[in-house]
Amino acid sequence: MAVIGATAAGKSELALRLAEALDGEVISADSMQLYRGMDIGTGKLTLAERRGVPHHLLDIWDVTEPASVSEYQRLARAAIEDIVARGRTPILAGGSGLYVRAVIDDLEFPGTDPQVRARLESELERVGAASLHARLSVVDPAAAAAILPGNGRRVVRALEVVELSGRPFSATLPRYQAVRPTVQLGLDLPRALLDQRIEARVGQMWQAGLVGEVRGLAGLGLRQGRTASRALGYAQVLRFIDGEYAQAQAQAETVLATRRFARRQESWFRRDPRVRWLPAAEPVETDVALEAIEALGAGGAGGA
RNA sequence: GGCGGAAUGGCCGAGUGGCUUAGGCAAGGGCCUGCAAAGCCCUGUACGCGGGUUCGAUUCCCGCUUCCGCCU
Repeated sequence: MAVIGATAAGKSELALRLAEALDGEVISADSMQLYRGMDIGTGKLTLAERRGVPHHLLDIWDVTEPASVSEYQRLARAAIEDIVARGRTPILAGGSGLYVRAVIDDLEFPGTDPQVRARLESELERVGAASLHARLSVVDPAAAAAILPGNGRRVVRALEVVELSGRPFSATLPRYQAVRPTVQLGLDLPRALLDQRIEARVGQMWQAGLVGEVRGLAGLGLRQGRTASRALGYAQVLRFIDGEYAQAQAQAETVLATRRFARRQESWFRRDPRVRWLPAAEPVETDVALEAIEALGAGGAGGA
């Protein structure tokens, strides 16, 4: 089963309770909690807070490493195999939509090549997205039609895949086809409440020592990290450290960016018809979640 | 009390006698196959109130209200 939803909605806690009720273990589906040392700002549960429940896929990358869904997919699936083999229940929990789908759905990521990628990226820099998009429409019209001309990043990836594989890039996600039957529980909160929680959370993170954490990570190369340096909160604290932002501004920017992120998360998860949404203004009761799982499991998916 | 300035959509902010009546932020919606806490797209007729001038006023004139300066 999977526990999904926007940031600050209460996923970690529900996953923990389900794990306790079902003799389970948690696999994180959070692209930033994968980074070692990014703790406070990602809302990572401390060891004590995990209450003895094993958590997988936390702290596996250094902040200097770029993230990779493909690698995450491999590791997460391996962790699930392992958990199942030991007779326990895997519980996926996280808010990175693509990562969740990479685990539970039939997604295959065509390869990548650093040279090709670098070349295309420098080209993007020089000629702009529109021009690369025009080229894509020649070599792969279908992909070009599916990718908006302004989206340089996706255009580059499409060109890369075409060049490496000699085949068209499937620029649209496949239909929802689970590799392994999974019950997805979505935490549903009223917007206003979520916004409020996000704001409170950012304040708490600063109080808990986020600035110190970022300073430490900066010493380990956070600024050079392609993915990690852009994480919510971290990017803004770096600017605060550099004197570019006052504290109040850094916090306000973080709150804003996090709210925007939460909306994107909702829009991603909302369109997956398989998600069972649970009202989560109050923490979801464990038995409510278990009932939902049973109903869905018995109904169609055939068990988690 | 006098003089001057301002009043524009949730906020900031340009502008114009009629001809898509900026822009930014926020908000809402959407997209997404190897950086995804990223990247990208779409959506806004608002001109303080009352008169007047005019074929036509957010734009010009008069008064009122409020705000901001300065002066007594």
